[in-house]
Amino acid sequence: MPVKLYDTQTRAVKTLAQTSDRPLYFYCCGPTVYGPAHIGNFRTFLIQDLLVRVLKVAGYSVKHVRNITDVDDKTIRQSRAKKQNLQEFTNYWTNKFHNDCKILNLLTPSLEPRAVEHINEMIQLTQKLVEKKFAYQGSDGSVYFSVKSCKEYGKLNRIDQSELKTQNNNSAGSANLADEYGRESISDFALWKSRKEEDGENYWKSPWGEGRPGWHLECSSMIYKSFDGNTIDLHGGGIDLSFPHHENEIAQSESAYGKTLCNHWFHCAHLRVENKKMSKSFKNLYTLDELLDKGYSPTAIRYTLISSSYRQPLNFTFDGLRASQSALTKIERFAKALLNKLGKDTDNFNHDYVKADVIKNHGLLQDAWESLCNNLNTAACLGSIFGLIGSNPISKMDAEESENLLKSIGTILYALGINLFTETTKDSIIPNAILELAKARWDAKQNKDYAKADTLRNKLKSAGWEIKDSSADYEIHPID
RNA sequence: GGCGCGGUCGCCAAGUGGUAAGGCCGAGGACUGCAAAUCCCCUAUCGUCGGUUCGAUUCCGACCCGCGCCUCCA
Repeated sequence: MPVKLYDTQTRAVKTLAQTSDRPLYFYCCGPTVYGPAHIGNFRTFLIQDLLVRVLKVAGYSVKHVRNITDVDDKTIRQSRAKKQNLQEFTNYWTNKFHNDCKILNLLTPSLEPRAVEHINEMIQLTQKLVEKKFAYQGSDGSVYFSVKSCKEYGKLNRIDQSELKTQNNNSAGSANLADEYGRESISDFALWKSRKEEDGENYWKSPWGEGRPGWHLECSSMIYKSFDGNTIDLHGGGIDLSFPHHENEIAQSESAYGKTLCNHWFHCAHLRVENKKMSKSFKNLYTLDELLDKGYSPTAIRYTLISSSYRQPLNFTFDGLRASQSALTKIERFAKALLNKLGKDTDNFNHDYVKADVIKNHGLLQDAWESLCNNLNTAACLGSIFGLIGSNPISKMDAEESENLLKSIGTILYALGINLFTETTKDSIIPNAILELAKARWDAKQNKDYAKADTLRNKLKSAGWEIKDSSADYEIHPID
Protein backbone atom coordinates (compact mmCIF):
# COMPACT_ATOMS: atom_id res chain seq x y z
CA MET A 1 0.00 0.00 0.00
CA PRO A 2 1.58 3.34 -1.03
CA VAL A 3 1.70 6.00 1.66
CA LYS A 4 0.80 9.54 0.70
CA LEU A 5 2.00 12.59 2.59
CA TYR A 6 1.74 16.35 2.24
CA ASP A 7 4.93 18.04 1.06
CA THR A 8 5.59 21.55 2.34
CA GLN A 9 7.69 22.51 -0.64
CA THR A 10 5.33 21.59 -3.47
CA ARG A 11 2.29 22.11 -1.25
CA ALA A 12 0.69 18.93 -2.45
CA VAL A 13 0.04 15.45 -1.17
CA LYS A 14 2.60 13.16 -2.78
CA THR A 15 3.17 9.42 -2.71
CA LEU A 16 6.31 8.42 -0.86
CA ALA A 17 8.39 6.25 -3.09
CA GLN A 18 11.40 4.23 -2.07
CA THR A 19 14.37 4.88 -4.33
CA SER A 20 15.58 1.65 -5.95
CA ASP A 21 16.15 -1.02 -3.34
CA ARG A 22 17.55 1.06 -0.54
CA PRO A 23 15.44 2.06 2.49
CA LEU A 24 13.49 5.27 2.52
CA TYR A 25 15.85 7.94 3.84
CA PHE A 26 14.05 9.92 6.54
CA TYR A 27 15.70 12.57 8.68
CA CYS A 28 14.02 14.35 11.60
CA CYS A 29 15.26 17.31 13.54
CA GLY A 30 15.45 15.94 17.05
CA PRO A 31 15.43 17.61 20.44
CA THR A 32 17.80 20.20 21.82
CA VAL A 33 18.77 18.57 25.08
CA TYR A 34 18.85 21.42 27.59
CA GLY A 35 15.79 20.47 29.67
CA PRO A 36 12.78 18.20 29.60
CA ALA A 37 10.91 18.11 26.31
CA HIS A 38 7.34 19.40 26.58
CA ILE A 39 4.25 17.84 25.06
CA GLY A 40 4.44 20.20 22.10
CA ASN A 41 7.84 18.81 21.22
CA PHE A 42 6.44 15.35 21.64
CA ARG A 43 3.59 15.98 19.29
CA THR A 44 6.10 16.35 16.47
CA PHE A 45 8.12 13.33 17.53
CA LEU A 46 4.98 11.25 17.91
CA ILE A 47 3.73 12.18 14.46
CA GLN A 48 7.10 11.24 13.01
CA ASP A 49 6.92 7.96 14.89
CA LEU A 50 3.42 7.41 13.57
CA LEU A 51 4.68 7.85 10.03
CA VAL A 52 7.52 5.38 10.54
CA ARG A 53 5.08 2.84 11.95
CA VAL A 54 2.63 3.32 9.10
CA LEU A 55 5.46 2.92 6.59
CA LYS A 56 6.53 -0.33 8.24
CA VAL A 57 3.05 -1.79 8.16
CA ALA A 58 2.76 -0.62 4.54
CA GLY A 59 5.84 -2.66 3.70
CA TYR A 60 8.46 0.06 3.31
CA SER A 61 11.86 -0.25 4.84
CA VAL A 62 12.92 2.99 6.46
CA LYS A 63 16.19 4.44 7.63
CA HIS A 64 14.99 6.85 10.28
CA VAL A 65 17.60 9.27 11.55
CA ARG A 66 16.79 11.67 14.37
CA ASN A 67 19.57 13.83 15.72
CA ILE A 68 20.38 15.10 19.18
CA THR A 69 21.28 18.79 19.27
CA ASP A 70 23.79 18.88 22.09
CA VAL A 71 25.80 21.99 21.30
CA ASP A 72 24.10 25.34 20.77
CA ASP A 73 23.32 28.55 22.64
CA LYS A 74 20.85 26.96 25.01
CA THR A 75 22.79 23.84 25.94
CA ILE A 76 25.91 25.90 26.56
CA ARG A 77 24.11 28.55 28.56
CA GLN A 78 22.20 26.09 30.72
CA SER A 79 25.13 23.77 31.34
CA ARG A 80 27.25 26.68 32.50
CA ALA A 81 24.47 27.93 34.72
CA LYS A 82 24.38 24.48 36.33
CA LYS A 83 28.17 24.42 36.52
CA GLN A 84 28.31 21.15 34.62
CA ASN A 85 30.41 20.42 31.61
CA LEU A 86 28.47 20.33 28.39
CA GLN A 87 28.66 16.60 27.87
CA GLU A 88 27.63 15.72 31.40
CA PHE A 89 24.71 18.12 31.10
CA THR A 90 23.47 17.00 27.68
CA ASN A 91 23.89 13.32 28.54
CA TYR A 92 21.53 13.78 31.43
CA TRP A 93 18.84 15.39 29.29
CA THR A 94 19.40 12.96 26.44
CA ASN A 95 18.72 10.09 28.81
CA LYS A 96 15.65 11.85 30.08
CA PHE A 97 14.42 12.29 26.53
CA HIS A 98 14.98 8.63 25.75
CA ASN A 99 13.10 7.63 28.84
CA ASP A 100 10.14 9.84 27.90
CA CYS A 101 10.18 8.37 24.39
CA LYS A 102 10.01 4.89 25.85
CA ILE A 103 7.05 5.82 28.03
CA LEU A 104 5.24 7.25 25.01
CA ASN A 105 6.03 4.12 23.02
CA LEU A 106 8.18 5.76 20.35
CA LEU A 107 10.26 3.41 18.26
CA THR A 108 14.00 3.88 18.50
CA PRO A 109 15.32 5.56 15.34
CA SER A 110 17.77 3.70 13.13
CA LEU A 111 20.43 6.24 14.01
CA GLU A 112 20.67 9.10 16.50
CA PRO A 113 23.66 11.25 15.60
CA ARG A 114 24.88 13.81 18.11
CA ALA A 115 25.98 17.20 16.90
CA VAL A 116 29.03 17.36 19.11
CA GLU A 117 30.39 14.23 17.43
CA HIS A 118 30.28 15.87 14.01
CA ILE A 119 32.37 18.98 14.54
CA ASN A 120 34.93 17.88 11.94
CA GLU A 121 32.24 17.35 9.33
CA MET A 122 30.83 20.78 10.13
CA ILE A 123 34.21 22.41 9.67
CA GLN A 124 34.65 20.61 6.36
CA LEU A 125 31.25 21.75 5.15
CA THR A 126 31.99 25.32 6.14
CA GLN A 127 35.33 25.13 4.38
CA LYS A 128 33.67 23.92 1.22
CA LEU A 129 31.22 26.81 1.33
CA VAL A 130 34.01 29.31 1.88
CA GLU A 131 36.00 27.87 -1.02
CA LYS A 132 32.99 28.08 -3.29
CA LYS A 133 32.36 31.67 -2.18
CA PHE A 134 29.03 30.93 -0.61
CA ALA A 135 30.41 31.92 2.78
CA TYR A 136 32.75 34.52 4.20
CA GLN A 137 34.41 35.38 7.48
CA GLY A 138 32.80 38.41 9.05
CA SER A 139 34.46 41.23 10.93
CA ASP A 140 33.74 39.47 14.21
CA GLY A 141 35.62 36.35 13.10
CA SER A 142 32.51 34.24 12.60
CA VAL A 143 31.81 32.62 9.25
CA TYR A 144 28.51 33.52 7.60
CA PHE A 145 26.54 32.09 4.75
CA SER A 146 25.88 34.67 2.08
CA VAL A 147 22.21 34.38 1.26
CA LYS A 148 22.48 36.52 -1.85
CA SER A 149 24.99 34.04 -3.30
CA CYS A 150 22.33 31.34 -3.26
CA LYS A 151 19.90 31.99 -6.09
CA GLU A 152 17.38 29.45 -4.92
CA TYR A 153 17.31 30.68 -1.33
CA GLY A 154 13.72 30.81 -0.12
CA LYS A 155 12.39 28.04 -2.33
CA LEU A 156 11.01 25.93 0.48
CA ASN A 157 9.09 28.80 2.03
CA ARG A 158 8.58 30.81 -1.17
CA ILE A 159 10.31 33.81 0.24
CA ASP A 160 11.59 36.47 -2.09
CA GLN A 161 15.09 37.70 -1.32
CA SER A 162 13.99 41.29 -1.72
CA GLU A 163 11.67 40.74 1.20
CA LEU A 164 14.48 39.45 3.35
CA LYS A 165 16.52 42.59 2.91
CA THR A 166 13.86 44.67 4.53
CA GLN A 167 12.68 42.18 7.06
CA ASN A 168 13.62 44.23 10.07
CA ASN A 169 11.29 46.96 8.87
CA ASN A 170 8.45 44.65 8.00
CA SER A 171 8.87 41.98 10.56
CA ALA A 172 6.40 41.88 13.36
CA GLY A 173 9.24 41.19 15.73
CA SER A 174 11.82 43.57 17.08
CA ALA A 175 14.62 44.89 14.96
CA ASN A 176 17.26 42.44 13.94
CA LEU A 177 20.47 44.20 14.76
CA ALA A 178 22.79 43.30 11.95
CA ASP A 179 25.66 45.38 13.16
CA GLU A 180 25.75 43.52 16.41
CA TYR A 181 27.37 40.75 14.42
CA GLY A 182 29.81 40.94 11.58
CA ARG A 183 27.40 40.15 8.82
CA GLU A 184 27.31 41.72 5.38
CA SER A 185 23.59 41.28 5.11
CA ILE A 186 20.86 41.02 7.64
CA SER A 187 19.62 37.70 6.30
CA ASP A 188 23.02 36.00 6.33
CA PHE A 189 23.34 33.40 9.04
CA ALA A 190 26.26 31.98 11.01
CA LEU A 191 27.91 28.73 9.96
CA TRP A 192 30.72 29.01 12.45
CA LYS A 193 30.57 31.24 15.52
CA SER A 194 33.80 32.66 16.83
CA ARG A 195 34.64 31.92 20.43
CA LYS A 196 33.09 34.19 23.01
CA GLU A 197 33.59 34.63 26.71
CA GLU A 198 30.21 33.10 27.55
CA ASP A 199 31.00 29.90 25.67
CA GLY A 200 33.35 28.88 28.45
CA GLU A 201 35.25 25.74 27.59
CA ASN A 202 32.98 24.93 24.70
CA TYR A 203 35.01 25.79 21.64
CA TRP A 204 36.89 23.96 18.91
CA LYS A 205 39.79 24.86 16.69
CA SER A 206 39.05 25.70 13.08
CA PRO A 207 40.68 27.43 10.10
CA TRP A 208 38.86 30.58 11.27
CA GLY A 209 40.06 30.40 14.82
CA GLU A 210 38.44 28.93 17.89
CA GLY A 211 34.68 28.75 17.94
CA ARG A 212 31.68 26.51 17.60
CA PRO A 213 29.21 25.51 14.90
CA GLY A 214 25.97 27.30 14.09
CA TRP A 215 22.75 25.41 14.57
CA HIS A 216 21.67 25.18 10.94
CA LEU A 217 25.02 23.74 9.93
CA GLU A 218 24.69 20.88 12.35
CA CYS A 219 21.73 19.25 10.61
CA SER A 220 23.27 19.62 7.15
CA SER A 221 26.42 17.86 8.34
CA MET A 222 24.62 15.09 10.15
CA ILE A 223 22.39 14.40 7.16
CA TYR A 224 25.40 14.25 4.86
CA LYS A 225 27.23 11.86 7.16
CA SER A 226 24.24 9.70 8.05
CA PHE A 227 23.12 9.15 4.47
CA ASP A 228 26.53 9.12 2.75
CA GLY A 229 25.87 12.31 0.84
CA ASN A 230 22.74 11.03 -0.88
CA THR A 231 19.65 13.08 -1.52
CA ILE A 232 17.23 12.04 1.18
CA ASP A 233 13.63 11.12 0.59
CA LEU A 234 11.98 12.86 3.49
CA HIS A 235 12.86 15.48 6.07
CA GLY A 236 10.66 16.30 9.04
CA GLY A 237 10.32 18.72 11.90
CA GLY A 238 8.04 21.18 13.61
CA ILE A 239 6.46 23.79 11.35
CA ASP A 240 8.48 26.54 13.01
CA LEU A 241 11.63 24.95 11.63
CA SER A 242 10.49 25.46 8.07
CA PHE A 243 11.94 28.94 8.17
CA PRO A 244 14.71 29.69 8.62
CA HIS A 245 16.19 26.39 9.79
CA HIS A 246 15.23 24.12 6.92
CA GLU A 247 15.65 26.87 4.36
CA ASN A 248 19.18 27.33 5.63
CA GLU A 249 19.89 23.62 5.58
CA ILE A 250 18.90 23.56 1.92
CA ALA A 251 21.08 26.57 1.15
CA GLN A 252 24.13 25.09 2.88
CA SER A 253 23.86 21.55 1.60
CA GLU A 254 22.85 22.30 -1.96
CA SER A 255 25.42 25.08 -2.37
CA ALA A 256 28.21 22.88 -1.03
CA TYR A 257 27.37 19.59 -2.68
CA GLY A 258 25.49 20.67 -5.78
CA LYS A 259 22.66 18.21 -5.32
CA THR A 260 19.17 18.29 -3.92
CA LEU A 261 19.12 17.90 -0.14
CA CYS A 262 15.68 16.41 0.17
CA ASN A 263 12.73 15.52 -2.05
CA HIS A 264 9.89 15.82 0.42
CA TRP A 265 9.35 18.05 3.46
CA PHE A 266 7.15 16.96 6.32
CA HIS A 267 6.13 19.52 8.94
CA CYS A 268 3.98 19.12 12.00
CA ALA A 269 1.76 21.94 13.20
CA HIS A 270 2.11 23.33 16.70
CA LEU A 271 0.31 22.62 19.89
CA ARG A 272 -1.76 25.11 21.83
CA VAL A 273 -2.73 24.44 25.41
CA GLU A 274 -6.18 25.41 26.68
CA ASN A 275 -6.36 27.61 23.60
CA LYS A 276 -3.28 29.61 24.48
CA LYS A 277 0.17 29.57 23.08
CA MET A 278 2.38 27.48 25.30
CA SER A 279 4.59 29.57 27.46
CA LYS A 280 6.03 29.56 30.90
CA SER A 281 4.17 32.72 31.83
CA PHE A 282 0.82 31.06 31.14
CA LYS A 283 2.02 28.07 33.14
CA ASN A 284 0.69 25.81 30.43
CA LEU A 285 3.93 24.34 29.20
CA TYR A 286 3.54 20.76 30.33
CA THR A 287 6.14 18.05 30.38
CA LEU A 288 5.34 14.37 30.24
CA ASP A 289 6.11 13.97 33.93
CA GLU A 290 3.63 16.66 34.89
CA LEU A 291 0.82 14.93 33.02
CA LEU A 292 1.72 11.55 34.46
CA ASP A 293 1.74 13.08 37.93
CA LYS A 294 -1.78 14.31 37.33
CA GLY A 295 -2.77 10.70 36.73
CA TYR A 296 -3.13 10.61 32.95
CA SER A 297 -1.90 7.50 31.24
CA PRO A 298 0.88 7.57 28.65
CA THR A 299 -1.43 5.87 26.18
CA ALA A 300 -4.08 8.56 26.60
CA ILE A 301 -1.44 11.24 26.14
CA ARG A 302 -0.18 9.58 23.00
CA TYR A 303 -3.73 9.12 21.71
CA THR A 304 -4.52 12.78 22.30
CA LEU A 305 -1.41 13.99 20.51
CA ILE A 306 -1.84 11.84 17.40
CA SER A 307 -5.59 11.61 16.98
CA SER A 308 -6.15 14.79 15.03
CA SER A 309 -4.64 16.11 11.83
CA TYR A 310 -0.93 16.80 12.15
CA ARG A 311 -1.23 19.73 9.78
CA GLN A 312 -3.64 21.59 12.04
CA PRO A 313 -2.71 23.24 15.28
CA LEU A 314 -3.93 21.04 18.11
CA ASN A 315 -5.58 22.62 21.10
CA PHE A 316 -4.47 20.43 23.96
CA THR A 317 -6.92 20.39 26.87
CA PHE A 318 -7.52 18.26 29.92
CA ASP A 319 -11.05 17.66 28.68
CA GLY A 320 -9.47 16.27 25.54
CA LEU A 321 -7.21 13.99 27.58
CA ARG A 322 -10.18 12.64 29.50
CA ALA A 323 -12.06 12.13 26.24
CA SER A 324 -9.10 10.14 24.92
CA GLN A 325 -9.07 8.00 28.00
CA SER A 326 -12.77 7.20 27.57
CA ALA A 327 -12.32 6.48 23.88
CA LEU A 328 -9.46 4.11 24.62
CA THR A 329 -11.59 2.29 27.16
CA LYS A 330 -14.17 1.79 24.45
CA ILE A 331 -11.58 0.19 22.18
CA GLU A 332 -10.35 -1.99 25.03
CA ARG A 333 -13.84 -3.25 25.76
CA PHE A 334 -14.27 -4.21 22.14
CA ALA A 335 -10.94 -6.03 21.99
CA LYS A 336 -11.73 -7.76 25.26
CA ALA A 337 -15.07 -8.98 23.92
CA LEU A 338 -13.33 -10.41 20.88
CA LEU A 339 -10.73 -12.10 23.05
CA ASN A 340 -13.46 -13.55 25.26
CA LYS A 341 -15.10 -14.99 22.20
CA LEU A 342 -11.91 -16.94 21.58
CA GLY A 343 -11.59 -17.90 25.21
CA LYS A 344 -8.52 -15.72 25.67
CA ASP A 345 -7.72 -13.16 28.31
CA THR A 346 -6.16 -9.76 27.78
CA ASP A 347 -2.71 -10.54 29.16
CA ASN A 348 -0.97 -11.36 25.90
CA PHE A 349 -2.94 -9.15 23.56
CA ASN A 350 -0.17 -6.63 22.88
CA HIS A 351 2.42 -9.35 22.41
CA ASP A 352 0.29 -11.59 20.22
CA TYR A 353 -1.58 -9.06 18.09
CA VAL A 354 0.00 -5.59 18.16
CA LYS A 355 2.57 -6.22 15.44
CA ALA A 356 3.90 -4.67 12.25
CA ASP A 357 2.61 -7.42 10.02
CA VAL A 358 2.55 -6.44 6.40
CA ILE A 359 -0.80 -7.81 5.36
CA LYS A 360 -2.63 -7.15 2.14
CA ASN A 361 -6.14 -7.16 3.44
CA HIS A 362 -7.12 -5.45 6.64
CA GLY A 363 -10.60 -6.90 6.41
CA LEU A 364 -13.26 -4.95 8.24
CA LEU A 365 -10.66 -2.29 9.02
CA GLN A 366 -9.41 -1.76 5.48
CA ASP A 367 -10.90 1.74 5.50
CA ALA A 368 -9.17 2.54 8.76
CA TRP A 369 -5.86 1.40 7.34
CA GLU A 370 -6.27 3.32 4.09
CA SER A 371 -7.00 6.47 6.07
CA LEU A 372 -3.63 6.17 7.76
CA CYS A 373 -1.92 5.78 4.40
CA ASN A 374 -3.70 8.87 3.16
CA ASN A 375 -1.60 11.62 4.72
CA LEU A 376 -1.82 10.10 8.21
CA ASN A 377 -5.53 10.71 8.57
CA THR A 378 -5.77 9.39 12.11
CA ALA A 379 -9.14 11.01 12.76
CA ALA A 380 -10.75 9.17 9.85
CA CYS A 381 -8.96 5.98 10.91
CA LEU A 382 -10.36 6.19 14.41
CA GLY A 383 -13.74 7.11 12.96
CA SER A 384 -13.72 3.85 11.01
CA ILE A 385 -12.71 1.86 14.06
CA PHE A 386 -15.49 3.32 16.18
CA GLY A 387 -17.92 2.90 13.31
CA LEU A 388 -17.12 -0.79 13.31
CA ILE A 389 -17.43 -1.03 17.07
CA GLY A 390 -20.80 0.71 16.90
CA SER A 391 -22.09 -1.78 14.35
CA ASN A 392 -21.79 -4.48 17.00
CA PRO A 393 -20.33 -7.14 14.74
CA ILE A 394 -19.07 -9.60 17.34
CA SER A 395 -22.23 -11.60 17.94
CA LYS A 396 -22.42 -12.48 14.25
CA MET A 397 -18.81 -13.58 13.97
CA ASP A 398 -17.32 -17.04 14.21
CA ALA A 399 -13.93 -17.84 15.74
CA GLU A 400 -11.97 -17.40 12.55
CA GLU A 401 -13.55 -14.04 11.81
CA SER A 402 -12.90 -12.93 15.37
CA GLU A 403 -9.28 -13.95 15.10
CA ASN A 404 -8.88 -12.07 11.82
CA LEU A 405 -10.45 -8.97 13.24
CA LEU A 406 -8.15 -9.10 16.24
CA LYS A 407 -5.18 -9.30 13.88
CA SER A 408 -6.43 -6.32 11.91
CA ILE A 409 -7.01 -4.29 15.04
CA GLY A 410 -3.59 -5.25 16.33
CA THR A 411 -1.91 -4.11 13.15
CA ILE A 412 -3.69 -0.76 13.15
CA LEU A 413 -2.89 -0.30 16.84
CA TYR A 414 0.74 -1.01 16.07
CA ALA A 415 0.67 1.70 13.43
CA LEU A 416 -0.86 4.09 15.94
CA GLY A 417 1.60 2.99 18.60
CA ILE A 418 -1.20 2.16 21.02
CA ASN A 419 -0.98 -0.76 23.40
CA LEU A 420 -4.15 -1.83 25.21
CA PHE A 421 -4.71 -3.08 28.74
CA THR A 422 -1.58 -1.43 30.06
CA GLU A 423 -3.22 0.14 33.13
CA THR A 424 -2.87 -2.98 35.23
CA THR A 425 -1.01 -1.32 38.08
CA LYS A 426 -4.19 0.14 39.52
CA ASP A 427 -5.72 -3.28 40.05
CA SER A 428 -2.60 -4.95 41.30
CA ILE A 429 -2.15 -2.58 44.19
CA ILE A 430 -5.54 -3.06 45.82
CA PRO A 431 -4.89 -3.71 49.53
CA ASN A 432 -6.00 -7.04 50.94
CA ALA A 433 -8.35 -5.37 53.40
CA ILE A 434 -10.18 -3.78 50.49
CA LEU A 435 -10.34 -7.05 48.61
CA GLU A 436 -11.86 -8.71 51.66
CA LEU A 437 -14.43 -5.96 52.17
CA ALA A 438 -15.43 -6.17 48.54
CA LYS A 439 -15.80 -9.92 48.74
CA ALA A 440 -17.93 -9.59 51.86
CA ARG A 441 -20.17 -7.08 50.14
CA TRP A 442 -20.57 -9.30 47.11
CA ASP A 443 -21.51 -12.23 49.34
CA ALA A 444 -24.03 -10.09 51.22
CA LYS A 445 -25.52 -8.98 47.94
CA GLN A 446 -25.81 -12.54 46.70
CA ASN A 447 -27.65 -13.35 49.96
CA LYS A 448 -29.93 -10.37 49.27
CA ASP A 449 -28.77 -8.72 52.47
CA TYR A 450 -28.81 -5.33 50.79
CA ALA A 451 -28.51 -3.33 53.97
CA LYS A 452 -25.25 -5.01 54.81
CA ALA A 453 -24.07 -4.78 51.20
CA ASP A 454 -24.71 -1.06 51.12
CA THR A 455 -22.99 -0.50 54.43
CA LEU A 456 -19.93 -2.29 53.18
CA ARG A 457 -20.05 -0.38 49.91
CA ASN A 458 -20.12 2.91 51.82
CA LYS A 459 -17.21 1.73 53.89
CA LEU A 460 -15.25 1.00 50.71
CA LYS A 461 -16.25 4.34 49.28
CA SER A 462 -14.93 6.25 52.25
CA ALA A 463 -11.71 4.27 51.93
CA GLY A 464 -11.45 5.54 48.35
CA TRP A 465 -12.65 2.54 46.35
CA GLU A 466 -15.77 2.00 44.34
CA ILE A 467 -17.44 -1.19 43.21
CA LYS A 468 -18.81 -1.83 39.77
CA ASP A 469 -21.00 -4.89 39.44
CA SER A 470 -21.81 -6.90 36.40
CA SER A 471 -24.26 -9.77 36.48
CA ALA A 472 -21.72 -12.40 37.48
CA ASP A 473 -18.83 -10.46 38.90
CA TYR A 474 -17.61 -7.17 40.29
CA GLU A 475 -14.70 -4.82 39.78
CA ILE A 476 -12.89 -2.63 42.27
CA HIS A 477 -11.67 0.77 41.14
CA PRO A 478 -9.91 3.57 42.95
CA ILE A 479 -11.97 6.78 43.12
CA ASP A 480 -10.23 9.63 41.33
C1' G B 1 3.92 44.25 4.86
C1' G B 2 5.45 39.00 3.07
C1' C B 3 4.57 33.62 3.37
C1' G B 4 1.15 30.16 5.36
C1' C B 5 -3.09 27.59 8.25
C1' G B 6 -8.01 27.67 9.78
C1' G B 7 -13.51 29.01 11.00
C1' U B 8 -18.33 22.01 10.49
C1' C B 9 -23.48 19.82 16.57
C1' G B 10 -22.03 22.18 23.96
C1' C B 11 -16.41 20.51 23.38
C1' C B 12 -12.88 17.87 19.98
C1' A B 13 -12.97 16.54 14.90
C1' A B 14 -13.20 13.81 9.55
C1' G B 15 -15.07 14.64 4.89
C1' U B 16 -17.24 15.20 -0.11
C1' G B 17 -19.83 18.88 -6.44
C1' G B 18 -25.50 15.65 -5.11
C1' U B 19 -28.41 17.32 0.69
C1' A B 20 -22.85 16.04 6.80
C1' A B 21 -17.91 10.01 9.85
C1' G B 22 -16.40 9.48 14.64
C1' G B 23 -14.98 10.60 19.91
C1' C B 24 -16.30 13.23 24.58
C1' C B 25 -20.25 15.37 27.30
C1' G B 26 -25.59 15.64 27.77
C1' A B 27 -31.11 13.92 27.26
C1' G B 28 -34.25 9.53 27.01
C1' G B 29 -34.85 4.12 27.33
C1' A B 30 -33.42 -1.15 28.69
C1' C B 31 -31.09 -3.72 32.52
C1' U B 32 -30.31 -3.42 37.98
C1' G B 33 -32.62 -4.39 45.11
C1' C B 34 -30.21 0.65 44.53
C1' A B 35 -25.89 2.63 42.15
C1' A B 36 -22.21 2.12 38.66
C1' A B 37 -20.90 -0.31 34.42
C1' U B 38 -22.98 -2.12 29.94
C1' C B 39 -26.38 -1.97 25.80
C1' C B 40 -30.05 0.89 22.77
C1' C B 41 -31.35 5.62 21.19
C1' C B 42 -31.54 11.20 20.31
C1' U B 43 -29.14 16.22 19.05
C1' A B 44 -25.76 20.28 13.10
C1' U B 45 -27.12 22.17 6.71
C1' C B 46 -20.92 23.28 7.55
C1' G B 47 -18.20 32.19 9.47
C1' U B 48 -20.85 36.28 6.18
C1' C B 49 -22.17 38.02 1.29
C1' G B 50 -21.96 37.24 -3.83
C1' G B 51 -20.62 34.10 -8.31
C1' U B 52 -20.15 29.40 -11.26
C1' U B 53 -23.44 24.96 -11.48
C1' C B 54 -29.30 21.23 -12.59
C1' G B 55 -27.16 21.17 -7.66
C1' A B 56 -21.88 23.81 -3.07
C1' U B 57 -20.39 22.84 3.26
C1' U B 58 -17.14 21.16 -0.71
C1' C B 59 -15.01 25.43 -6.72
C1' C B 60 -14.17 31.06 -7.49
C1' G B 61 -14.27 36.23 -5.45
C1' A B 62 -14.92 39.69 -1.52
C1' C B 63 -15.41 40.47 3.52
C1' C B 64 -15.32 39.30 8.93
C1' C B 65 -12.86 36.51 12.79
C1' G B 66 -8.87 33.33 14.94
C1' C B 67 -3.81 31.37 14.62
C1' G B 68 1.44 30.48 12.96
C1' C B 69 6.24 31.85 10.80
C1' C B 70 9.19 36.05 9.02
C1' U B 71 14.24 36.68 16.20
C1' C B 72 19.16 29.90 16.99
C1' C B 73 10.95 27.67 19.45
C1' A B 74 9.05 20.80 17.72
